[in-house]
Amino acid sequence: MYSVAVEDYLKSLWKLGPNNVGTKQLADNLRVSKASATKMILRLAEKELVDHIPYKGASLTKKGELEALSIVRKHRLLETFLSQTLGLGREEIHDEAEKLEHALSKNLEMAIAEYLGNPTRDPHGHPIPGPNGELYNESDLPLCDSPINMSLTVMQVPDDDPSILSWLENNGIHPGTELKIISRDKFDGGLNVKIGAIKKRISSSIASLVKISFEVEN
Amino acid sequence: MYSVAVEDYLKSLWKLGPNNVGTKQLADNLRVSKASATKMILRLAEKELVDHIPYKGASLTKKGELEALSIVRKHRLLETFLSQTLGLGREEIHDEAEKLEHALSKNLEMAIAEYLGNPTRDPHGHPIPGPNGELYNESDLPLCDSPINMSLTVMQVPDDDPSILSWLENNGIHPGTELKIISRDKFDGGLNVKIGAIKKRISSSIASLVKISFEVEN
DNA sequence: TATAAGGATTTGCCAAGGCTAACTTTCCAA
DNA sequence: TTGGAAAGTTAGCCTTGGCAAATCCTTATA
Ligand SMILES: [Mn+2]
Ligand SMILES: [Mn+2]
Ligand SMILES: [Mn+2]
Ligand SMILES: [Mn+2]
Repeated sequence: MYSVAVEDYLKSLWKLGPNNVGTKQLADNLRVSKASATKMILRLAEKELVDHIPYKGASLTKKGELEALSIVRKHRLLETFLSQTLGLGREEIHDEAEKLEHALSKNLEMAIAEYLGNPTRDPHGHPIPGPNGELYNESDLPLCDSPINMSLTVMQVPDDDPSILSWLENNGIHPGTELKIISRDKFDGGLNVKIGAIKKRISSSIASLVKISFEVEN
Repeated sequence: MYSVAVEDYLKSLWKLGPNNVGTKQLADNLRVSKASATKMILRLAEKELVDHIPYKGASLTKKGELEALSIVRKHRLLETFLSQTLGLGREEIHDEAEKLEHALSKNLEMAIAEYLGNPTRDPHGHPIPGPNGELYNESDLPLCDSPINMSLTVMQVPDDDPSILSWLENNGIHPGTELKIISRDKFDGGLNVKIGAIKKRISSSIASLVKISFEVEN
């Protein structure tokens, strides 16, 4: 239906949203010039996928949001499928899904969802929108501002930086990992955590990308 | 590396080749105007993917042929993968692979080939080129001009027409099926065949699309 | 051998998506 | 209150890959 470019813009707008996403922000996210982003925003507004207030920003319309969620669903189902069938690691799947998501028919999407048992999270722990854009599992909290000395379960890790992902993997941090924050460094916000019996230090920049919950969900 | 359009042109040139593929033939195959095909041929010649003799036709260069074979490999591996994992039928997989083939990285291609045990045929029985363009299994013969009263094994069925494929499927004709030609109709070339104990009639147009061998290969 | 049909190319158009350079708007800090 | 930096837009250009219409070449047939 829509082009690869349009789909990627919608996905970025969704990720950066919900409201008044700036042209520069969008351009940077897609590694494109500001001029290109402006022009595309005008085209998206033409198609009623975004509302655009000049010099203020762009916001997805309901139509645009549903379209974005459909791409996100395909992306995350593909990541899950590649991980499940081929055994690809969490750090390998994002870039592949980024391309395949635009070539996945509704039929194949359904077949994959069925095959996987309609999962609600991908291998990074990210929630997978339902076939009509429903989103659950939005209650996970950033590790960086979680309470000390409580038993926490890692729920989400970032998906788009293989080096961060490899570091996390090598340190046994992934969805399902249980840990406890021992102390929080003053000034730099780094965390000292205990995973099982082992103590680790997690920098604040990484801690802000990891999401946890207090109880394991079913 | 190359765009979706370039890859599809190369694949068509390979299918219609090897030599002096006509502009109209190519245009019809890709459902594009003659003018578009001419222009693309010029661009492909520029990139040294084809040799072009004006008013005579276009032929893939070695470079172009390898590129085409790489896409064909991806296409057929994807068909096999979708059939294997998701259980999609022979009539469902072609159109999906047609789009996914352009979004498949070398890495993913290798992972899939590995997962499938490096198959040499796809679910339609079409040979899968090796990672360097090697092609085997080219000795299968069209059913339409096979000898009468010999035990034949179906090796290949067409892949791009779901209705033909469904008819074949419903009549138990697919790679592996054993059959014998009882008689050949005069004039229209239709075949009367026996599959197990059952007699069927196969029109000449379909018989020309099915390939067989005399002995089952390993 | 002449001619017409069909194949091939050329010309001129279009939209999508990129870019740089120049200009405009916004808004913060002095 | 205002000057300038940063954000946003506009203008002008480019490539890719489409199209229709006009024209050119080849070839089979009369
Ligand atoms: Mn993408
Ligand atoms: Mn993910
Ligand atoms: Mn294709
Ligand atoms: Mn096939």
